[in-house]
Amino acid sequence: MEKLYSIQEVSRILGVPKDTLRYYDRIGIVSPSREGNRYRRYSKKDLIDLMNIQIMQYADFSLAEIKGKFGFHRMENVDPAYCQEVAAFLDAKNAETRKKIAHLEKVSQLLDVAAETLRDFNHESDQKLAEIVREIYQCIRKKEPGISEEGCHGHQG
Amino acid sequence: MEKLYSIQEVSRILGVPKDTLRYYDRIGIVSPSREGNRYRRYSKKDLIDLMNIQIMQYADFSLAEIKGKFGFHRMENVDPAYCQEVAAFLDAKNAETRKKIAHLEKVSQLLDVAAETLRDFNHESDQKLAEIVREIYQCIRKKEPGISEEGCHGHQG
DNA sequence: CTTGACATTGGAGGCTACTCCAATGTTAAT
DNA sequence: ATTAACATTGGAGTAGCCTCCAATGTCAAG
Repeated sequence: MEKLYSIQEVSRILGVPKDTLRYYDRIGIVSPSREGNRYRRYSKKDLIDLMNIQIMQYADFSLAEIKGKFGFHRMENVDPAYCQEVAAFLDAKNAETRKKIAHLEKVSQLLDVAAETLRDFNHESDQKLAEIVREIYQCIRKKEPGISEEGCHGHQG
Repeated sequence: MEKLYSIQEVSRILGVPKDTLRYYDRIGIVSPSREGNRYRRYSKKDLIDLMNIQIMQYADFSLAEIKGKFGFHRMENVDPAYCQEVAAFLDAKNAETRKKIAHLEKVSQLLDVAAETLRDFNHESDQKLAEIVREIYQCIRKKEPGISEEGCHGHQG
């Protein structure tokens, strides 16, 4: 536990605003020790925790998930049951991620065709656009039958 | 402009909560006519606007973008210059979307390897994980050199 | 004429992850 | 002792998109 870092140092090293670090402390996500019971002193372990948080945020975990699911500190406890649990959790996240990707692929397709249609209008791209829109619209509400036949492609934007 | 729909009907038909429809009216995104100057009466055109909004939300447009960029109503004005402008806007959105997809692909990869490593620890997957994490970490901050060599893979979660 | 189901409004609250502020305390240097 | 540069705190504000509420108005049926 050699060197301890001030909040300012941590902020500069990791590129995380000081206010954010204080916020993390407040909500109990990374709570460094205190010196003279006032100033925060971050250990290397705290830094590593913070880096892990950055990674997990990149991976779309919420702070609640980060706080709730992971005991960074006692990961030396490589309890196999816990590992399985976390692995399952990651799998679920991954499934979610794959869904998002599929969603965005459709969006990209839509934007593509919409731009094409706007740029040079013709029956072909108009048709294609209408089809994509219809498909997406169905996908939007797998419930409530409703009007569906009327409109569905006011496809101008 | 035959049949007009009550807010309740629209809500049921499109699966949009009544409060949300009132909210859209408030912020001027879809403002139906009024009967006796009180009750909202939605026309078919309003419904089509609302469906377009659903599509655009699916495509990750904010309400501000929806409100700002698109004159659904007067799209009969197929002003070529405006079409070009909108097409360019859609292209930009698409570029953004592609970036998000690339991001999520990396996330998926990360989750995959992390789960694998947790499930059955070995040097190979551990190595792979460390590598991915490092790559992502660099990608997170293209600024601030900092600590980078220490840790970077507390790769347990 | 009352009841019930609908409608209206303005305004407050909720969620997430910060971000900013003012008032105040501490440390190190001059 | 004063000053600058740091630190602390609680609390308020932000953005986006709703969501809920209470007080009140309207309409059709019995």
